[in-house]
Amino acid sequence: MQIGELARTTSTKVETIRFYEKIGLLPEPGRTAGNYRDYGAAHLARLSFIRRARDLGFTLDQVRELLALSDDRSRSCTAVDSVARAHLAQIDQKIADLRALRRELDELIGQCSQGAISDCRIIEALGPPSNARH
Amino acid sequence: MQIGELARTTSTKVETIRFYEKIGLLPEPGRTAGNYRDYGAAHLARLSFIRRARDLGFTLDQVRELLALSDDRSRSCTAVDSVARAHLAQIDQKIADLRALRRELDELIGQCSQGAISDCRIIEALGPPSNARH
DNA sequence: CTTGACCCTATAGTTGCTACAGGCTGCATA
DNA sequence: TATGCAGCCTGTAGCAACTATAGGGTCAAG
Ligand SMILES: [Zn+2]
Ligand SMILES: [Zn+2]
Ligand SMILES: [Zn+2]
Ligand SMILES: [Zn+2]
Repeated sequence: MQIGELARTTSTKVETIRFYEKIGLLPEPGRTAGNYRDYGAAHLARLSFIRRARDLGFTLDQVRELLALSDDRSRSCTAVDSVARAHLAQIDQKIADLRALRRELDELIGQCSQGAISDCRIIEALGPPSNARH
Repeated sequence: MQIGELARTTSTKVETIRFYEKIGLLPEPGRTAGNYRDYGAAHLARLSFIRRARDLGFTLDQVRELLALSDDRSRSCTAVDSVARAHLAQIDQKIADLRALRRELDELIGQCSQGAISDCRIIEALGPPSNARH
């Protein structure tokens, strides 16, 4: 299997696959006589793993960790669980942050009366803290 | 006012201020005899604006746009409003994406039985799509 | 024998900073 | 006066996680 087919199969760009190889996430495949990369089932499985984990928002470092753990079939999976839970906590934090931001912004937009810039509450609120906001 | 004081006043790192100057977001200030940057009230106001907009999650391009608009005091602020509303829509999209992700991940974690890696549902779910998920 | 799709390497760009390295300036203290 | 040290200067490289060129080589079909 050459890189283009692997790319199509995993919905990954060719450049991304080469990038994963360069950073040591995907093992180097063999080469054909014409120096083309030649992938097998193991590569497909590993890249699928990476893509799924990335889709779930794990960082490349977390993916690396999960891959290392998954290679150690006999160990307990508490470590896997804790990586996943840590990631969940990060997501919760991000959601909370975005919600707070959304509230702020929504409030600001609600005050804009669509008049002149000089009267715009949005612009005013962004300016220096001369008068208190909220 | 020299750069360190401006940095402290606006809770911005010195390097960030120089960075904003380099990308043309903050106008170049005058210099002292010793070649130190010398800021005034206008710079403070502009940097405050930038910081607030950034805190609200606007990109630097959006900030640039808002700054340009805010300089044109007589115009209608519908353009400002539309920048802000576009940003709000982006935030809503991000929140929705994160929530979907969170649901997926939570479901996955709930299935982990804390046994051996080889039985771990998290690892399994990350693997190639041999059997359907969901 | 040429076209065109595919592959190769290497390097630079993206966003929004942050962190050096190596060198001035300016003020207080011994 | 010397010297120390905080603060400033420029310029460049690094972070995540790719993406996009440039400038070539390979391979099968027509
Ligand atoms: Zn508010
Ligand atoms: Zn307005
Ligand atoms: Zn699910
Ligand atoms: Zn498990």
